[in-house]
Amino acid sequence: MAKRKQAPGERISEAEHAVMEALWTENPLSAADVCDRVCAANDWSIPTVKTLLGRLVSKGAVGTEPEGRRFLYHPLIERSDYVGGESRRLVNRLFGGRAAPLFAHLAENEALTDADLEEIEALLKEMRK
Amino acid sequence: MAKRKQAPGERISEAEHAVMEALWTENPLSAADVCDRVCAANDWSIPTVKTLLGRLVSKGAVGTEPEGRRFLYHPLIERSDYVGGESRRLVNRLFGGRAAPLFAHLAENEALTDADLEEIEALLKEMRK
DNA sequence: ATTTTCTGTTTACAAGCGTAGTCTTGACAA
DNA sequence: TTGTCAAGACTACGCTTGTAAACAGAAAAT
Repeated sequence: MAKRKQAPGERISEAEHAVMEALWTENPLSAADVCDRVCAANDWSIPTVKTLLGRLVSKGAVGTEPEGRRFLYHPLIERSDYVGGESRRLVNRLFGGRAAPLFAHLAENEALTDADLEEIEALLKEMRK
Repeated sequence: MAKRKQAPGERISEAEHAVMEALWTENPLSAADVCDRVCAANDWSIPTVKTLLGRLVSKGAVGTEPEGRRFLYHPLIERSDYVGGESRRLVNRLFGGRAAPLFAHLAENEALTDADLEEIEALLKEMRK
């Protein structure tokens, strides 16, 4: 039984994702801690963060452990799984599952910096071995 | 004044996107025509397609021209604009705007076929000139 | 021991989305 | 000419999302 990459129907919304990022960067965090890192940037108030955390918990994306009177939250899914899933979704939906057209697109629209190009080239070289 | 890439706040939802794909593949099409190409795959009924078309029209993403008693629909935004926008959104949200990490991710997860690799390599070579 | 202060839970609510039924009108066939 | 049918317009409705307030319980402070 391979480990579950992401709960089946439970998608993570964009706002929830912002919270996940905070937890991926550093965890465990209390609700207030999370707010400290995301509220300003997103113009949210604490209740909003609490709601998002609650939803993430019920979706099984974050777990809690009691610490004194409060809860500490920590991610239950890997960032790489989430990111991978979202990337693949996009590639599937927009490019029929092929990654090359996506790359071509980014290239055409100058969405690739020189650094990107070099990095990708290096990666390619590496994979080729 | 560059031509407007996509209406400001008017995002195209996933279901709407399926309709757009049909119209990008072939246009103009009547609502029934669209249904012919997308209803089966998505398990939709004609009313659903009509609703989606209506929403797309009000969002300014598709235009209509009367043909006899019916309307023919055709896209008003370019597929490449949409695709580019969505791609960039993802890259921004998940990879801080850098495309290389996305590429690395796809590579790691074997989401890249050999054909993809070759194609990308070719593109790279081309861009380098 | 009582009040204050956190923190989590519950409830709220408008907008967007997926999905679809009903209404209306005009063309076409009989 | 009138009934039928097809097409668009309008309406509906439950679910998710973004955003947040109200409530409850417990710990801390006084």
